[in-house]
Amino acid sequence: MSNFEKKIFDAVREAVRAVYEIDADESLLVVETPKDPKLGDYATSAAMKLARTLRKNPFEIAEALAEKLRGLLPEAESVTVARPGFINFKLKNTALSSLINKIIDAGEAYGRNESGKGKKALVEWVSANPTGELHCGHARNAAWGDSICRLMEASSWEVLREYYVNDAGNQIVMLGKSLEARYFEHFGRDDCPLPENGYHAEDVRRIAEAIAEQDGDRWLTADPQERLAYFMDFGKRRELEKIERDLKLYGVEIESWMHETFFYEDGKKRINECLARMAEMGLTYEKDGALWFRSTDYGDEKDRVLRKSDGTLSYLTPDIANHVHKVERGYPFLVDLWGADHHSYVIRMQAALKALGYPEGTLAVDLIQMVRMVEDGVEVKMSKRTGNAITIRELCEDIGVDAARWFFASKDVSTHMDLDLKLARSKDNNNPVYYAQYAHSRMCSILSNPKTPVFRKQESYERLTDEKELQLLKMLGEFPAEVANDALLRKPNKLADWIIALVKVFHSYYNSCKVINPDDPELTNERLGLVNATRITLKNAMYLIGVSAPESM
RNA sequence: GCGCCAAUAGCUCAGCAGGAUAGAGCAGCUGCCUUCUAAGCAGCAGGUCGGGGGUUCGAAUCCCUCUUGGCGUGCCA
Repeated sequence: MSNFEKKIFDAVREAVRAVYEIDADESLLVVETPKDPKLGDYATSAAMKLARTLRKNPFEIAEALAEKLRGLLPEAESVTVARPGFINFKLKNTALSSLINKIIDAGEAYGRNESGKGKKALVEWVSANPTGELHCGHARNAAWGDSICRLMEASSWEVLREYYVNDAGNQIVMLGKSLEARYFEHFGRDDCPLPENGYHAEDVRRIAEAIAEQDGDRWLTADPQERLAYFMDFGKRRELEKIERDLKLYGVEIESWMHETFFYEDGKKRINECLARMAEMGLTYEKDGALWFRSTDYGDEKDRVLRKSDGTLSYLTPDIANHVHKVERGYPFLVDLWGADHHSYVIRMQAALKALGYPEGTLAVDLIQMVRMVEDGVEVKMSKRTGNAITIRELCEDIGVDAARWFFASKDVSTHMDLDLKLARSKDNNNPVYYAQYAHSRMCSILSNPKTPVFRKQESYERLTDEKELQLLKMLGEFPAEVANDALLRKPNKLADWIIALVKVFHSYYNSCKVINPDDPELTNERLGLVNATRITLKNAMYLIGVSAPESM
């Protein structure tokens, strides 16, 4: 809630108390922005919500409250009532213009808010298997997760960005075996064929060649077990280096890489502690030679295997230890971003944490729905160039990092998405990200124009009376609340929409009002203040989406 | 079969802690560059919010049901 919203909220509560002598429930006193700005700057539907309990006509309630509110809100230019029972508020200009100095003083910090102060969260995302390139689905995950982290950090959360490396399962064994096959092939040997489910991709061949280059042919005759272990490790490291590099290019920095094999260290110490704890709590049982978790008691549709009858652990078990470990490291709130194909896994993991006694809501999982690549209305499964899935790197080269990040951050991940490659590829105004970037560079262009006088801060900016100027100021004032809300909901796409709405007003303003006016230096100075404040706000907002704000285009 | 996610303008998508006339970008049509960047602005056109019930002052939004699509339904990871 912005300052004004809070003031209005309090005033409405006070008015209800004064007129009807009741303390209204907070949920009834909603302060919102009217759809049509002509109606007012803010509105409340409180009168309609009270209609039921008061057994009165909403319009009459609204009129009675409005009468009282006029006295309670000196900042309001007007308080009016509209059918069927909305109360609309219009603010005085001076109430808004004091923002300009506040924004300029705050600079990069403008938008920061304290809604998450004192809270700590560990966000785990991307977490692709280190067995190949990151593809477009990961790009959606990566962009979304990074924006969520940025939003939460701007809202004073202490966030740890973590990547969980699945390096203890069959996939890595398969990577090692595939590397062996390519390694043998490199030396002209055909007695070590690629396994049936092996990785055919070109990058696996390149890694095998790197081993050959570094170590020569000595692995041909080495102990097979030692060789496989070495190849697995080598392959994993190489793949992770590539992933880290690609993410960096994409503007995503991982702070913590948590390896699944970490939980197997020290004789599976952490896993065994976890299992012992679960056994002690009566959460497990043996059946058919396997160890099971009674997850059905916690809402799962069936019990889950923790230790298979062959003695090895299922994927779930070290991951439970992983999540427990996160909490033990001091993060009471965990966020995971998983592909939607893992949705059944959500209940399983939440059940485990619940069973172990962690409070409900400890783990939030945001599922990322599929991305389909489309060209000319036909799904494109493979890259024409490589024959493999389209990688994040290709995507960035194709449409640019800014366009890709904007594209993924601006669409809710709960919806299946079609990415039209032809459209995305065209580097023209098809992409809304350019609309926002163009606005920023226009602002920079005004501020750096040789004809532009030096801006001086003033006490107040009372000559900013144009409708568009007031609209801009109002939006700028809402920015910190917008950030807080989007962080809370973990929905960067809302911020993307807000950015578009903001720059739309600016572009319109740019066309209708000239900022630099040599005949009126006072007005020019006030408008420069507004442009400055708008530029700062826009740049900060774009940063949260992971998009650059160019000074010229 | 069961479970999860979805269906909104020609296309891609917002809106879904119930609220005012359902929005944006792109595509289409009309205008606007001797004046701070036309990657822009102003305007026009475009919708049975998948179908059908229900809840209430009010439903794209909540509930039920049907249809269509995607995903899942392993002692895979």
